Amino acid sequence: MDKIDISNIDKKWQSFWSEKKNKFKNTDKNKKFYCLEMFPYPSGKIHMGHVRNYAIGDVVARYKMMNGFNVLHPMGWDSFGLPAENAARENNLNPKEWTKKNISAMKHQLKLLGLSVDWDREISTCDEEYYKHQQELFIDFYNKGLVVRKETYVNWDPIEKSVLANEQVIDGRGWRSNAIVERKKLYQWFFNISKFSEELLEDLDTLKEWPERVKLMQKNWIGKSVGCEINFKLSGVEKFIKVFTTRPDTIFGATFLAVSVDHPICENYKKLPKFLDFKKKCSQVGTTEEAIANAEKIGFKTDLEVEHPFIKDKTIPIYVSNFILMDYGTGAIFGCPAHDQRDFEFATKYNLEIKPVVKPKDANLINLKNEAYTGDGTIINSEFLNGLKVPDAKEKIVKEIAKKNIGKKKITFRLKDWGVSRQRYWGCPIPMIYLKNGEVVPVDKSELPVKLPENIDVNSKGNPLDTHPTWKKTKYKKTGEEAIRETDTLDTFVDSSWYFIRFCSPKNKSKAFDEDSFKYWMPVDQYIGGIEHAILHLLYSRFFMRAIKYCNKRISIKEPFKGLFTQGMVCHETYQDEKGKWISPDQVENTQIGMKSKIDGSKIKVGPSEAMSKSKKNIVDPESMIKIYGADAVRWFILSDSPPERDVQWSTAGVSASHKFIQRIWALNQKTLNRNQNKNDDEKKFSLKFNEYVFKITDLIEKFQLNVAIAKIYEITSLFENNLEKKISNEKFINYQTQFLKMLLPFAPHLSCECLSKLEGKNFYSNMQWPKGSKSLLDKQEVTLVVQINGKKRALINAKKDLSEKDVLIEAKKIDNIKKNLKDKRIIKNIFVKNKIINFIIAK
RNA sequence: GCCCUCGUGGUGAAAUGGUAGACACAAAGGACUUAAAAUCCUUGCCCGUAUGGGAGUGACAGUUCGAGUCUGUCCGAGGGCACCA
Repeated sequence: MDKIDISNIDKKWQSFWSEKKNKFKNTDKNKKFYCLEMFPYPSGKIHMGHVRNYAIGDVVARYKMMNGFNVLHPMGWDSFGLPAENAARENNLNPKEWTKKNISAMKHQLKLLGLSVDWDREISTCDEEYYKHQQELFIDFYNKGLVVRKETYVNWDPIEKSVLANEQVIDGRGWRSNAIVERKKLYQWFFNISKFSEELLEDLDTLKEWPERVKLMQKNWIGKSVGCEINFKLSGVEKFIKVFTTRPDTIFGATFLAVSVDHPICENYKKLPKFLDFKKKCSQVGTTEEAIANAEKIGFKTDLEVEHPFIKDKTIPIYVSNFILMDYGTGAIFGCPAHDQRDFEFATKYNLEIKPVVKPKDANLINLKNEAYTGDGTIINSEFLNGLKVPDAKEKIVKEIAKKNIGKKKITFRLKDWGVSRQRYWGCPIPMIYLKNGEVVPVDKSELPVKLPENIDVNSKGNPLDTHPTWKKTKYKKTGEEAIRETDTLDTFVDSSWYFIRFCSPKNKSKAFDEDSFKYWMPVDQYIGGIEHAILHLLYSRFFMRAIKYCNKRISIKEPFKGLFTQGMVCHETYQDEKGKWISPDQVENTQIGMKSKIDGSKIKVGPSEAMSKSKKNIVDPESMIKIYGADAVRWFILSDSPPERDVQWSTAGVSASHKFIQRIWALNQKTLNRNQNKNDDEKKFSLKFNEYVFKITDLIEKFQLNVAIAKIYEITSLFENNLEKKISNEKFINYQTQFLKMLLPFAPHLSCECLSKLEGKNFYSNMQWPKGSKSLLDKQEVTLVVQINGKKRALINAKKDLSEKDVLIEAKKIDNIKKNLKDKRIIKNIFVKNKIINFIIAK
């Protein structure tokens, strides 16, 4: 028997599909399906995470094609970003050349997977043709007021004189200079995403095909909180400080006020050395939420006090503190240490009064020695609020505050405007210019794109666009006066916030997208990508869709992604030598006495399985795996071993087993062609079973349970193997096998098509149609009923479907083991569930 | 710190509240072979030759005729936190 020649068959079908452009005969223009996987960053080599992402997407795309849909399945490159600049610095390469080279290498590798991707629609975000339209969109947004300029903080490296990304800050220091990173204020461009806060939150409910946990993460990210603004009057003067709180019910427990270092009242102290010291300390904490939350809470006591609005003659001190953020709420809070953990820690540190105002149901629980009490309860020590429950007290105090005219109910969102300015070279230039009179205006659209200069000095300190000798000098088209270009580039998240729209009309030169193509293809029916994008990328894309709708009356869609699937990561065991150096899997072999180094035979320590990463060297290269085992085996393994939404562990044994299975199908196909049978006595039983599998696999693919679908394919293979000798005519057998191979096709397309063409006696095969099961055959299927006594399994009954309780009882009582167990026992009742169980409840 | 997810054999896992461990990996034993590879078969907690019985899904409670699945508390692992993409 011949073995399958994997590499020839891979090549043969890949070139066949590329000529046919993956269009199958039965597509219906009225049924569209837009299947999209998150496009890759062109790092130069595909990794197993890509293989998994695109293997899942390809199953969906091919399955939909086979069901008659007109499928859009494009691919492109998220090709701006920091790594190109780093590579440029390290290897003295031009970022553009580096990126181009990487794209062509990765495209070659992706093609080896045999994906049903339409390469005619390929786009790359660093192409002028792409970012030109992005600049247009930016200007459209600007003209509609969706772009604003304001000050915000960045991580500043004082030695490199440049802004650092969070990942470039390690333990509070710059990754290259090792300088202590400072928080520095810069003017930056923002997208006014917070304008849509309410909408972005509410519309989550319309996303029925999104995972609940992603929606929950977005909900928390947007962070709507209902609270109250209160003006506290400064002692002695007619000035007020506005605070925001979600716990106005605890106002009688307020013992201090805390404001952000950036609060306007701090202006008073900007010359005071003690305050400047304090401010410097604050600025050395990173800009991430995590860093701020974990930083030790410190405070600066001002000489100011406010009057308590409800307690006569009580004054409250004002502190400046690092745990208050200027861009959330009003940048000021009242501290109620008894009922807020952060306030508690602060008060303990500075010896401030801790006054309980909420009594828990179980009064013994109150213990304010170690932590605040943040739970529910009854209000105490609070005059007119005493005795009320927390929610009722909130309502009452808000009314009182409004009555006194010192504040009002207020809804605040955690979601901040999206800062899109980056002080970097390898990104889309922001199409704005600065005039001499201080005005900032957009570049005239006729002058787009604002191109990146190619001759840059990547090793210069600071932003290469800013230090470039001529690039930023320009003229304002309207007046001809000299002007200076914006030297910041756009966050690369902007590039990926609309690429899915560009795919609808990727070649359109005059505008970002053609409205008719947009209307036909959008929204994306199935979007597939990593869970790590659950918040930002998806939220930004949702914002972009709304912003585009806001600017273009012909667009009515708000949500870009109808269905979302988030896949897990690809993991591998980690290996270390005796010195603790990380060792890559291909330098390790498994011997009878444990893991050994292939190079010097030394002992290797096996660590836990973790997401594949360069730093731990636990990477397996897809291309070499494809070379050894073939594209189908690699795709098959990565889909078979775990549910797609969970992490999967790569194993060489696993992919080699997948390869064996490919051989097994190939062998079965040859046995089928060589068998000789024309009787049909055994066909009925076989067809009943097979028919059941058609329904099961269809359902499992629809539900994304691809690993289970694959388990069923293993079972079907055994079913065919076990029936080779049975009395089923060749014609029938080949007919079933054709249907079977079509169900295999989305998972292992090269193998499936090769087997199909062999069954037909042709060289190629392209008439694809997903098999349709028969509902009436399904009803003839036998079922297994469980016989229980007091909920414990005691026997099984094989029976026709839909047997009545009476008949099942008769059958059950015939079984020896049941007779034995029911002897001399009193049956209290039976529980019967059709086609499932009969449970005898007996007296003990 | 805040938020989210996940805990089932040696391993990856399966199971509309109804047979726990399908399917696969690894292991052990066997068949075929001069031998190996390949392939195929069997086994897999405890008691029992076996029919059978018992324990068992991170821990402890609860709801139910019946809980891996639902509820609560706890323990453990992983992920996200706005300039990585």
